[in-house]
Amino acid sequence: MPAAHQPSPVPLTVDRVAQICSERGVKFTALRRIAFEALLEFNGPVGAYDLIRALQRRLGKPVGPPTAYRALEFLQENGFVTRIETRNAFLPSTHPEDPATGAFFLCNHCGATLEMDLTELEAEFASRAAKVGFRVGRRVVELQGTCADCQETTSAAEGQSQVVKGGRG
Amino acid sequence: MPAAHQPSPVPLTVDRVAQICSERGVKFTALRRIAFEALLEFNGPVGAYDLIRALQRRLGKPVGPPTAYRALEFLQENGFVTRIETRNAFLPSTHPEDPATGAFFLCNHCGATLEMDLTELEAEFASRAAKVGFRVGRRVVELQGTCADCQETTSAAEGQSQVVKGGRG
DNA sequence: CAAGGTAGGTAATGTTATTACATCACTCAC
DNA sequence: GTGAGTGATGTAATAACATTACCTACCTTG
Repeated sequence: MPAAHQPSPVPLTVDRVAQICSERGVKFTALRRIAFEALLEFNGPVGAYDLIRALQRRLGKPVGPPTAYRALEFLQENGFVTRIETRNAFLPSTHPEDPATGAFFLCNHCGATLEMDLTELEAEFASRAAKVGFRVGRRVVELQGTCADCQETTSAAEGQSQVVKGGRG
Repeated sequence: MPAAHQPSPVPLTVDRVAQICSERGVKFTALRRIAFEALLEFNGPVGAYDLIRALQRRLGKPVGPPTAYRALEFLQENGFVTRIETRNAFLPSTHPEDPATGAFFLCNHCGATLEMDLTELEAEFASRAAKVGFRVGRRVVELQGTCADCQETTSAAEGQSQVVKGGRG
């Protein structure tokens, strides 16, 4: 599911990922590198099966789902890729240091993703969590709607309802 | 996928839903009512296929996925049910008036869901959205971690990583 | 080199969601 | 009251997403 992607901060490069892996003592294998490269070439969130097809093209041989999911798992664990829950898709990260800190605007029209920094909201989340004794790990914040470009283009009467018709949107 | 559910505010009743539907001029059909009742009886987020089985029991006949998904779509559109994205599951709502306003703490251990009010964060979201010209519709805020009960019970060394192992968690 | 561990290959299957089309039921104009 | 139109539901098939189980290859390290 390729889609327009409007990168917010600086994108992560393959070299930077290789460097971080080396620093962390984890293995940036050929497959993982190719998977990450493939993700970068899509401009936007990538479905697992789109990635599988991309890997097949690059490797010239069949690639099973577990192979792709394992690469994705590695990339997520290390903060190089973020899963976009409301799209069942994966997006290269911009800040491998603090993987749980991002939030996303997702355009229902063009598929654009726009990341924002959540650090200012952390305190609010933390205080609410503290009130109920909850210990927070992963944070998923995805705001769906209409991006600036699509508001100009369309009559813009859509994208505001809770359910966007078509399912998980 | 039944799971412990820790209700925050007052739960929505079938009668209240019926009343709201009548006010809105939408049809609370037998199927929709039964689906909502079934959702209420699970104590926590319900998978679509669990709902299908529940409907089959109640109706004494086969129920196909589209039937259940259509009922869920109606209930979501009207704010009676919220989809928990990171669980692929559905939860009866507590505030049909403002469906996009909730956020959830989700316990990775016992499956408990704890809703919190997001209104104080709205301003922050809105100001960020305004900066980039984004018009926000549905908001998905799901914070995963460990609830108070499970912190007491377990060694509590888990649930903090970005990827919870097992997939979409 | 053998033992143990990590990564990847493969087949099968499980789970979640949608498409396409048929049928049914209600309502409203006539 | 009848028939056209509309919205709701039934049904079969399939698409899309994800995991399990098991096996093989490789690499490290004693």
